[in-house]
Amino acid sequence: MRQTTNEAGRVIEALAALAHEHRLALFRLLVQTGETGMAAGTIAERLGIPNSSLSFHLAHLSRAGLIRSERRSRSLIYAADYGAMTELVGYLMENCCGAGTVCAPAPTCIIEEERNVA
Amino acid sequence: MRQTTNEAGRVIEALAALAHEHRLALFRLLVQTGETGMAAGTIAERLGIPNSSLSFHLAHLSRAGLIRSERRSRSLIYAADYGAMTELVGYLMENCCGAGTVCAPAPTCIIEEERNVA
DNA sequence: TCGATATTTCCACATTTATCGAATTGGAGA
DNA sequence: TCTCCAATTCGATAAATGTGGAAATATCGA
Repeated sequence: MRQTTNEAGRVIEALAALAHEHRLALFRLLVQTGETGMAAGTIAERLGIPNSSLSFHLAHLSRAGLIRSERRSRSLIYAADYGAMTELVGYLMENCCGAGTVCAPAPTCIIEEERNVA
Repeated sequence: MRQTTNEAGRVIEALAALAHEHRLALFRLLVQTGETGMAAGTIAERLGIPNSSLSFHLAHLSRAGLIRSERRSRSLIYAADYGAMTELVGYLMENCCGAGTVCAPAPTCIIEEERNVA
């Protein structure tokens, strides 16, 4: 059962969001940072881009569903959404090789917490 | 040992190439078609877009290294480059979850021919 | 060589996207 | 409430991207 909102459309949003120098670096930084996440200010410092520019890119990735944010006091902490990343990859590889079947399993990124909980 | 040409740059090219309605549909069509590939004219018909537009998008995906073409008589046959797709996915998921290690293997799309040969 | 077919290139135009300083919003502590 | 601080929104400008008809290029069969 598919979502009402066009899946291809959501995938395109995600790809477009990632197809940019700063946003790709930003997303990978968050992917590698893990669940702890990172404050917007810290990210701006790390990537060396002005706050207003970073904010634009954070909003872009958020809109695409690739990252989530949570307020911690005066800071906004951003973290990668691993589920969205997995979905994206799965969509690209769906039914590949012309066999009518998935010839390689869509990869998942299982974080420590989830491993322990499950 | 990394390539001389910036890996992030190549990944951005690939993502930008995929981040478009027609090109994503086109790439998936080729991914699902397999090694046999498909002629440009057939693709244009399938996707219902003008030849000149399709040609533009084919060139875009080619430049990004996501598809390859081969001339067969008067037709140009296009096919997905599964290796490029695998690389792209691997880059996105590299060192995810903050553990400093790959927490899920980068998926590969192994085609029939290669399976038999190897 | 001539015509038919397959595809690409050219071109002009419209649309979208990125940049970043300045102004603004929202939360925290005195 | 006043002031600081973190982050976002605004706004004007510059740059990149998508579109598709018309013209050009390449291959084949007669």
